[in-house]
Amino acid sequence: MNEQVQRTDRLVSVTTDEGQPPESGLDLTYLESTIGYAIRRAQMAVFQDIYRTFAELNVTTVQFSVLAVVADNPGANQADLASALGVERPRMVPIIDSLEKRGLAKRVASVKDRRHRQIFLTDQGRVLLEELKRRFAEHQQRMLQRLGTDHAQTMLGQLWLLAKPNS
Amino acid sequence: MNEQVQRTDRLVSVTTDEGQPPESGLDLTYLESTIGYAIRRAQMAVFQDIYRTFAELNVTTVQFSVLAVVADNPGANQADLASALGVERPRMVPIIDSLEKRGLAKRVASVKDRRHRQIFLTDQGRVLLEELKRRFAEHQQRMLQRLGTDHAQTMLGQLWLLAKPNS
DNA sequence: TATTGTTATACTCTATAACTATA
DNA sequence: TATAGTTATAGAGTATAACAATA
Repeated sequence: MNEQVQRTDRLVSVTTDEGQPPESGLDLTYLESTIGYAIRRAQMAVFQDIYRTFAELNVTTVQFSVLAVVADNPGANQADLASALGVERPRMVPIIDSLEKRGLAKRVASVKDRRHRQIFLTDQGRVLLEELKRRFAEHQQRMLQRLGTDHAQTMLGQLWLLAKPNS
Repeated sequence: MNEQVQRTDRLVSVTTDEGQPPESGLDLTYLESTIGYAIRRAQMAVFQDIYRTFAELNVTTVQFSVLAVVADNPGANQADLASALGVERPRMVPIIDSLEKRGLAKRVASVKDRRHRQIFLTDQGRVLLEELKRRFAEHQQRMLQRLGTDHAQTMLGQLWLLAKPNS
């Protein structure tokens, strides 16, 4: 069942053995050779680590992202945040709602353009963000260790090449 | 608003400029330096390309994965497929249902263990899979071109290092 | 007692359309 | 007319629990 068979339909040739596919009784050689399956499994693993990292603080990845971006861009509006984070505008509403309800962020009606609601962190939000960033840095270190610190930098560049090919 | 400011809180130092983050009026330097955000944006881009690739054939990524794995593992049961693909067992039910309804795959009650339903491709399923694989190969070529063909192989290994650190 | 397939449930996410208030 | 925030809705995906059949 696990015998090595010469495959001719792999999308790339795999010659190194750094990086193992998931354990399973099934022959997954085809899927394992695809960027799409590999990146999905990698994201699942990375996000699982983040969720464990933030579990006690009851913060999701997207909530963390909003806090971090607003900290560097105080007064950003919801549409800009949505496009920055790659979520649809309607989804920002419950996300900001939850942060506001917890006293971590606040909406302020813009005086320059009264259609805009500007988002700011509260003092409490800033305090929590510092703790989240501290923990996130530990998470990131774990990810870099998986990659080997010398390869980590190129990995980030390659991910952005996939995400943003025309630039 | 877009002036370059020296940041001290980046999780990794970014010295190269291969690979651009998404356009936005906001300062995203912190998020852009995280593996988590980069891998999420990369997966979004990769899957978007796959969906465009399969659009006319009305096939989702998970349906394609099931067809591909069953082709190499005829008679696999739903639990094995679920764990191989990283989805929960209950989700396999509607996935297999849809493939069965389209006449692409079929469930066969196992005689060795009557709890198992073994999954097989139909002739029609095999024919469609060949077309899907042909199109998928083109998609993968586009992804490899984004990476530069020399880096593509290491990328795959690195993704598996993230996905499966202990192996 | 444990496992497979299944059903059920609830919650999150995604994708759209449309409404309101503003511009 | 166009845009920001919002509401509504429908469809996927995710996560659990539980049940029937079987081991």
